[in-house]
Amino acid sequence: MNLFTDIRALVLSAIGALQAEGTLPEGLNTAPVTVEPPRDPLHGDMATNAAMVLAKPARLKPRDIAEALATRIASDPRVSSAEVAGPGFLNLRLAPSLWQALPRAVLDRGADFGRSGMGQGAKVNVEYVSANPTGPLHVGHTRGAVFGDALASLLDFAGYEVTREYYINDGGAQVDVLARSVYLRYLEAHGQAVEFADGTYPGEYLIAVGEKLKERVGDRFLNTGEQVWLEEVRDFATAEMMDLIREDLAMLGVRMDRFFSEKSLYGTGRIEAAIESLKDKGLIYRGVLEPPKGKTPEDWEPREQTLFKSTEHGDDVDRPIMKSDGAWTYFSPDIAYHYDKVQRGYDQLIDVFGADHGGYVKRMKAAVSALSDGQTPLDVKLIQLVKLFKNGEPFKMSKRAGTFVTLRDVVEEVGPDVTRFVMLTRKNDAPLDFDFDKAIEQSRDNPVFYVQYAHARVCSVMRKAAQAGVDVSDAALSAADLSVLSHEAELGLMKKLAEWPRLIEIAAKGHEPHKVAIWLNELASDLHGLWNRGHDDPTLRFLQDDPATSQSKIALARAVAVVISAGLGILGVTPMEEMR
RNA sequence: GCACCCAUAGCUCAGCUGGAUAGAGCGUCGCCCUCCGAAGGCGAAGGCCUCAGGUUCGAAUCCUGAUGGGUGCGCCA
Repeated sequence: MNLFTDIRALVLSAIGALQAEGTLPEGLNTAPVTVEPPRDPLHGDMATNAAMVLAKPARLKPRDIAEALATRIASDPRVSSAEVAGPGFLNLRLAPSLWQALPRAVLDRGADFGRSGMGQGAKVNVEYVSANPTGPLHVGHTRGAVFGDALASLLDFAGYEVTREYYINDGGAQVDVLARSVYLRYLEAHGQAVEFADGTYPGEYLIAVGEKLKERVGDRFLNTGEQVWLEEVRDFATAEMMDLIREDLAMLGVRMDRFFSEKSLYGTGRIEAAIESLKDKGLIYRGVLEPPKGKTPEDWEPREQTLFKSTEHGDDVDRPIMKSDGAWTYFSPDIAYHYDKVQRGYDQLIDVFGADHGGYVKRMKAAVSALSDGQTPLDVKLIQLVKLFKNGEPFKMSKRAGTFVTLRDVVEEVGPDVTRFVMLTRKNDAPLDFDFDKAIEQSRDNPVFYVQYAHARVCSVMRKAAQAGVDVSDAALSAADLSVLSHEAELGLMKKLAEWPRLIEIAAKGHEPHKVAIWLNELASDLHGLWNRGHDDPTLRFLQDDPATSQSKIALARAVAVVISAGLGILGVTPMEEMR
């Protein structure tokens, strides 16, 4: 149930009627016609721009069209008034009974209220986190993980068939570095003094891995060369790191449908197949790139390389896919990975990257465009930095000093719910300030608390009502008389609830889960507002002397709680029933 | 030098993809606890939406350019 689409259908049918009687010409494009809540509530419940967008093609004055539409639309029983305003807006007021039907609709559909069929079951692949398997996840990864996870849930709620996927970079040189670092820790476990040279990972999290390796292989790798141990240590170490990362993700409540190994692309002909596909399209050639202007590297010299003609698909320069020694560049397995995704039949791909990979977007889009013949859209969401604060003071993070903050640190400090919600209250492309103290502060300016508190308040009222002998089951509340909810503050809250299905579609369409968090904060604010009105006006309180009236009032409160709970569910946050 | 992202109240940020008089929280100022939860509530002040052009009925939103900030730029992933 989406009132906005219902009313839009009403507007369109009115347009059709006007066409039938010859007031409006045939063949008008009605796609730009929108029905939305006006910014100013004085303008009514809904406003349509129909007259203004049709004026030009119909060669009529907007206000004339609006007048004609108004007469038609006003005759519908759902509409209590239709007036023309401003340059040609048509402002509609809806019958209170329409709004009063909302709590019942919410109670009957429960957490599924607002679920949309918009996606029509289209298959979407969301790739996120994809951190190198060389260490624990840090705060930057955390934001990407939360974002990707919430986006996936949002798309699911909007009717898409979603796959959550993690790409393991276990094929490149960095896992060799990891292996060498673990080997040093292994030597250390055997009592040897070791030194961590540049290009190794000195992190202490590898000590335990070194010891575990010792338990496993004993002294078999002592006094041997890399050719003996590198492969085995590499496989062992990356498996250990992935276990660690899986644990980190589990702490946050993030689960993946699939982990895709980069290594599985090597030696299996899969990279070759992807490149071959590009070659068939005439997009692979041998050539020499121009040096970048203005910032030519010291050691620049022209080299002939195997290149992908990504400029054919919107990139700025063609990209090398093979090094001069014949090995693949890092780009090639990525092409093969996305080729695999395209071949798995997804209708849409989404990649969630850190903002430092911004320069990588165009070539990835070019690759997907080429591989799918422009059929599979790829949306790349860049996640900006997280700045950490404690007591308002910036929290310095340095990998070299070993003081980088891990996902585990954050979750252990504030909990998964707070971590997730805070990270979703900002647009993905805006930097985020994360203050440890504010995050757990229980006050108005902490949106996590504010939304949770609204939910807990409703639960509290329901407990009280139940103690007084009032039946507050969803079935009983759904049967309550909702026509008594006629106060402007109550109607306002119902109007807010009516936005939920629409908000889901807007947020899903834009791949913007933060809109859910922002909107939940508004909904909570409206509920708290109504609650506070109860201080001055006892008739607005949820608990009334008369059980039947209590049920009516609580039906509205409960509906709000159901939607908050569903919204938090999309964000992966547990609604609290009590916060004392 | 080039590409991408960003610029909205003193501060931190929303702004429903082009709609009407641009919003919220914090901070500031003034009121308010006998009241279902005062870890709060009500109200006020606060704006050249960085700047300059353009597109159109209409621009914070779209296009061009400028300024300021971030990120990246051929055998590192």
